[in-house]
Amino acid sequence: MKLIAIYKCLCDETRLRILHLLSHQALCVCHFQEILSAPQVKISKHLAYLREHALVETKREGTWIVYSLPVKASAELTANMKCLQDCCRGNAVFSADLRRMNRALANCAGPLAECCGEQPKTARGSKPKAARA
Amino acid sequence: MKLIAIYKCLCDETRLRILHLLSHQALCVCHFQEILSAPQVKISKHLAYLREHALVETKREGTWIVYSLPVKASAELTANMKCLQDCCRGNAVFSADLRRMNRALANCAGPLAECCGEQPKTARGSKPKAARA
DNA sequence: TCGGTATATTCTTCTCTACGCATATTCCTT
DNA sequence: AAGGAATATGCGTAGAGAAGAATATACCGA
Repeated sequence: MKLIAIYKCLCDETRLRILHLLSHQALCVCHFQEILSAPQVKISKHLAYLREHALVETKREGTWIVYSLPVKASAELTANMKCLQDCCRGNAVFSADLRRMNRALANCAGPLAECCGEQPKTARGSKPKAARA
Repeated sequence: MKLIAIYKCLCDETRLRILHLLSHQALCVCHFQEILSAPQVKISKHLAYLREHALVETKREGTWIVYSLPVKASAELTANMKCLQDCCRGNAVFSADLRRMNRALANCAGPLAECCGEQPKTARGSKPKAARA
């Protein structure tokens, strides 16, 4: 039952926040660590859980690994991500996450690092210098 | 975080099917047992879990206890129940549950027992003989 | 008051999950 | 080739959750 896998992934706060972020923007692991202020192991393990349940896809970009929702997401996942966004609108925790995300992406595009060379759907800094295959 | 409680309740198959049924119709415990073909303990424990997480309300009707979604459901719960209904439409398991529910309610209104004296939103048998306070 | 029906709770066992520490892997740069 | 950065994995522990058996509780009717 696909639905149960989806709900299992959504029922932990860390994963819920990760999925909420991913419903807005593909991100790499270091961003999750920064946005959620969580240790690397914790983030990595929850991302593994999401991978095992096929709720996310990965793309290697040099040293970084960019996580995103599946390109061909099931109808159930799409519906639930939409529902999640609706539920999160106006919520303090999730709004703060989005703010931190935008800040992180802005910094990321700066002189220090540029991992998530995707085209973000939200505000973005400048100078996406390089995008290795 | 209210959302997490909701997802925790949804991430088990038994509870998922119970909540899906409740999104259509208030039901008493014996109906869940019959529709899901599950032993009494199992149903009762999962209902207790739903109660503890405030996803359901109960009303005593004589010997029976009728379960329903909260009258004043949170926006999150309402949204997720809507989403669940959308996701379940056309699914074999959930559709069969609904069919069994209607059959159970029809029998229930018959000469044998009449526990769920609510006004069902779906098809219904006849003769809702009594509704004790 | 007693028996019966509907439902809940307790206890035990087992599995799954979360977390942190330490370590491994992969890739890049020099 | 070597070091460093980003990310993943293995191990151990502790707690949550699921299931069934047995038992308890609450209500009803006679």
